[in-house]
Amino acid sequence: MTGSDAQNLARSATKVRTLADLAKIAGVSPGTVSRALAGNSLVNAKTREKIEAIAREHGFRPNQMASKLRRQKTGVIGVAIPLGHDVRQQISDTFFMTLLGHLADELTEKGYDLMLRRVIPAQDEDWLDRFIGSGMVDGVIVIGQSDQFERIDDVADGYLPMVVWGNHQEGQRHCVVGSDNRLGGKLAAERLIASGAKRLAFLGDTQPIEFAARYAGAKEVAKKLGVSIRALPTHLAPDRTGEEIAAHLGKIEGEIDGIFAATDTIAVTCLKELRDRSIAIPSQLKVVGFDDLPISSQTAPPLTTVRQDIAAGAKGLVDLLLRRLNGEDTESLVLPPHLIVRETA
Amino acid sequence: MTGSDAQNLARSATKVRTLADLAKIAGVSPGTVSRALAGNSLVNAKTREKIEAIAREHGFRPNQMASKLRRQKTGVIGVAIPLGHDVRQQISDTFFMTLLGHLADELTEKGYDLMLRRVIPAQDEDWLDRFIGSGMVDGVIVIGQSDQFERIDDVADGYLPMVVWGNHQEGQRHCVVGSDNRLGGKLAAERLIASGAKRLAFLGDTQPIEFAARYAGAKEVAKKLGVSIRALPTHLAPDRTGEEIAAHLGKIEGEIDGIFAATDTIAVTCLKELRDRSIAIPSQLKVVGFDDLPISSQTAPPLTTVRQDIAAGAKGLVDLLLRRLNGEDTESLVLPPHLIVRETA
DNA sequence: TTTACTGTTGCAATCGATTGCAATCGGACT
DNA sequence: AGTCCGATTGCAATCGATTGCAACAGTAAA
Repeated sequence: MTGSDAQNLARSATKVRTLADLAKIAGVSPGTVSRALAGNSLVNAKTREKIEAIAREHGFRPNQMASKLRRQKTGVIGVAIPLGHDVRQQISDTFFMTLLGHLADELTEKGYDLMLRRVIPAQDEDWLDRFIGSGMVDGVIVIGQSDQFERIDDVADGYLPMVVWGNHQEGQRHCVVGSDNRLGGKLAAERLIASGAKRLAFLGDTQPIEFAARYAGAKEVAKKLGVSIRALPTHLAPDRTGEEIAAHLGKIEGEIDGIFAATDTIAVTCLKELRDRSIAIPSQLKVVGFDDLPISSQTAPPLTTVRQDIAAGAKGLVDLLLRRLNGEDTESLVLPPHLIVRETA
Repeated sequence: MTGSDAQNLARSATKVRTLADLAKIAGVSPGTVSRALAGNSLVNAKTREKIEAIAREHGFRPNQMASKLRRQKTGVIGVAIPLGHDVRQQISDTFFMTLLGHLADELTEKGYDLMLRRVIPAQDEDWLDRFIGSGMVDGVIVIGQSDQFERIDDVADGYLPMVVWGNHQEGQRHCVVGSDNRLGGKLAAERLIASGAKRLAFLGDTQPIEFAARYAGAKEVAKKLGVSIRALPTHLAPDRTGEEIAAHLGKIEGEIDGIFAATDTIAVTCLKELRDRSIAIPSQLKVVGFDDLPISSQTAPPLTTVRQDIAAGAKGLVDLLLRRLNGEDTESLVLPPHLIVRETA
């Protein structure tokens, strides 16, 4: 590889770091180099080729920071994950992480980079303003409203390019993409009741508004159909969930015959606890989850659950954000959840 | 809230966007404002307070891009996830996503931001150089070597601040943090054999070097103990894994009595397929996984597996990277995996 | 030969914060 | 009163790419 060696030598000999360096070698002005590399301007084809060749040879890449400063845009979208209720929640929450993966795909495809920031609002009042005002991002996607609904709503008034994954409330001011949690809750309760359950329980934290909406939907159906329902507070921190569920089950065993879990993660843990207690599913107790994670089809027995379309959600978030970056004031997007019937209810 | 209103009015009336704007209001020079806000310089206490007050009142934040340009550092660490073998692999790979979560925590704690980029090397030869040369990041963490070992190794020669999650090879040039996959493979095989298995199979793709090392470790033990072992190629794409495993099982049912799955994700799917075929675990067939994901303790039966310490891995990655940012040429870090005995072997 | 025009290129200002160096001021000391 | 010192502050260059405008060359038309 003599050619390659020579090239490497040349590369290290004359270090080309700036447009100006390259311009000197090419015998043109920095401006011309800039235009040539940008490709879109009116540069002579031959000049452009020559400049491109030199750039390639020296492995030159224009400094992004200078470029971004000058052009007043970063090409970066900030993705914030506020950890409000359970600090350790989302670390292992497959749902959020999968959403993040899809977001990364969508943004990459549209030519944006993704800056990830996990924030703990309790320790940092100012997280959203800081993120937005940092000048590092052109727009922001917030994954999960957590307990920050008010703050997000306030910021939304003065900052257009922000889209939030979460629940849609009547009269809210920020643009949100998310499933119809209330409807999902209804679907779950309907299924449980249709399977014969008469004393329901909701397993999960009812503080976050997404979960509150799921519970509310289930309650509405239960009420209409004359069935009881109660909430059993359960956290999402992976090391606590198991014990909490066990405690609940110990206390109320026999008092309920249908469980609506706030997420599949909780449902899966619940299934295991029930298995350990040799409670037959679904004959003795019915279970419905929420999310339809990949694991959910592989539990024993396979989990009946309410599916959220994560890919569509990510696409929606990015799509709306890009439109907002163009100045459009978009409406929220509410996605319909779907009941996936398997064997637990 | 009249005070607040007045403040808002003032805020919108005189828009303070730059140091210079603020300097004019404060009646000092931009340089002084810069120093005052940076906090670390020799600015008169009273001046500083006044400047800080004005900044707070107007919600002023210095432009990061300008700052980064001038200081020649970004405070951003790039995290790249190359998708080499299965493009859709990591989207749902809990392990990588959890690692990412921990990385975000660690980096945040150290005052760095995290820029996430998912790359498909097959479509983008130049991904690593582009990321590094973009001028957007001070350093890079690569999650998974995928099939990019050579490329990463090449880049490592000329670029210090890079750390990679993956497998450590004899004589490699890039700094890596990862589990001792070979040892993990040994532990798994030993356990299977100790449980009575005599005809082993490795379930997974043997191309990625992490998996190859796991398989190699298992093979070594099998050979030493006079036990057979074969590889059953299985992809990680969630929608294909199931079928592939089913096909394998259909073909070789009865010919094997011990399965070492390359990851817990595969093991969980495998468990389900075995359940569907009413194969008794562990009496008829023993299974050992790799990773010890949260789900793994909740399968039926609970999965015996080899644990990787994700949190320690993330800490190691960040720690080594920061030292490299200080110019130190660090050694690789190999973490010992641990066998977690549950009920599948 | 002059005028007009088109296609390229160079010049220089600009984005906004940082920082080395020089200037200034008040006070202390001789 | 004159000199010196330390604490602050201002000045101006700098980071590197972008871009409006002017300048230029070359060609075609008059």
